[in-house]
Amino acid sequence: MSIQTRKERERAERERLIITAARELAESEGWDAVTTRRLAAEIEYSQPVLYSHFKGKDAIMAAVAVQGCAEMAAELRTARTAAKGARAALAAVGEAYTSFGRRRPALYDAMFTHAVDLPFATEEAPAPLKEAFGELLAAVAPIAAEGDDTGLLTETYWAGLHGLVTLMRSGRLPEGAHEQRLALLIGHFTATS
Amino acid sequence: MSIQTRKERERAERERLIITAARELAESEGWDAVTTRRLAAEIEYSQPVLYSHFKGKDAIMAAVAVQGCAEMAAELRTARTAAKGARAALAAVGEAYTSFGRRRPALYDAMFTHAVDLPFATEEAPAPLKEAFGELLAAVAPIAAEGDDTGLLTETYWAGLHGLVTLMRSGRLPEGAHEQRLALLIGHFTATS
DNA sequence: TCTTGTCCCTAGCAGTGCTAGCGAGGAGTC
DNA sequence: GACTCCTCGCTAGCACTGCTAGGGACAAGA
Repeated sequence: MSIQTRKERERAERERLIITAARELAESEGWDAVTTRRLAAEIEYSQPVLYSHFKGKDAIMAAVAVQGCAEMAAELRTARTAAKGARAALAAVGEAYTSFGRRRPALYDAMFTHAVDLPFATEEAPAPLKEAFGELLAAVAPIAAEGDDTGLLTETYWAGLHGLVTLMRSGRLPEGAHEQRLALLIGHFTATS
Repeated sequence: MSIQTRKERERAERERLIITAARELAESEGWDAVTTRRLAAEIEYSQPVLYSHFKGKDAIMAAVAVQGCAEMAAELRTARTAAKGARAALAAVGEAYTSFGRRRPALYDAMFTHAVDLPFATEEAPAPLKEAFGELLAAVAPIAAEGDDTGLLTETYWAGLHGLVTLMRSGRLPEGAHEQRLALLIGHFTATS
């Protein structure tokens, strides 16, 4: 019994190790550098071990993405609760969101551009995903107009932020004017339509 | 002299063939199916021939992207000029943009999500890119408020549309409510802040 | 002590993008 | 028309990818 639990504990520990290694490698050298061989070397096990923990590379990325969502949720919450007033909160969350996307591109990609086999807009989405969206929702809800569907409004705001981050990060929008674009987006969302 | 021009003509023809094959393959089976081997077989030449025309696979994708931009520009123009009034034009362009992204996912990805070395926000961007952006600009400019930077406003609107398309296409936003989200986005952009 | 079973590693598969170097055949020269 | 040269596309192969089959060591239980 005790041996069994020790083994399970060690196994869980190793799984955490894999996720951490994948994440650090991705953050320092990009996802292209995260190969199964490299990852295996990093955790000091052979490649097949990875597949005893995860279905494949995508599943590892998904696990990293979930971690990333938890962190983003925390950052969004901090920004939101520190702000005074509904408009300020919306702006702070927008700022925090885009800042996260720029500071942690690898994490952001895993969360919102790459991995796909995570259930997103459904009931059985992982808790951290719902948390992060919940933070956005909590910031958007107060500025919603009468009769607005706050869920849809949040999704739309999210899309705006996501578009800014991805287009900028891929070099399609110049970085310099980011603050102004963000201000425009927020301004139009706090205006009553 | 004549021989030379014939050769150049044939070469240009073959280059067009490559781009077309890449595009059709991508549109029917996705970019993952577009391998250099597959592409070479499609044009009935060997792989190295591809590299005498393009620097690499990315360059082929970039060429497809430029084609896609030209088509999108045309569709946006049609939508914009057919609409009566500034608000209607903005809505029509937004509709046309997202519709394009959903109807031609492979083309859209080449243009706006895949990392390409195309110069985007600079003077020497390929003409079709500037055309497509120009169409957005022409739709946004009439609804800009006093003192707004229409360029930045257009970029922000573009980001909103892009976010909607990508998040929806990757399964992160449910498809069903797309029209409502689009309406929300447009509504907030046509409102004076 | 011997058997059983778990777990991990070595080796390999079928692909990928890309490139070196050869050989055929057309172009230019006498 | 014959000869040289040189262009051009091919075959073959490199270094890499994600992933998997199979054996072999080591620990657990009888």
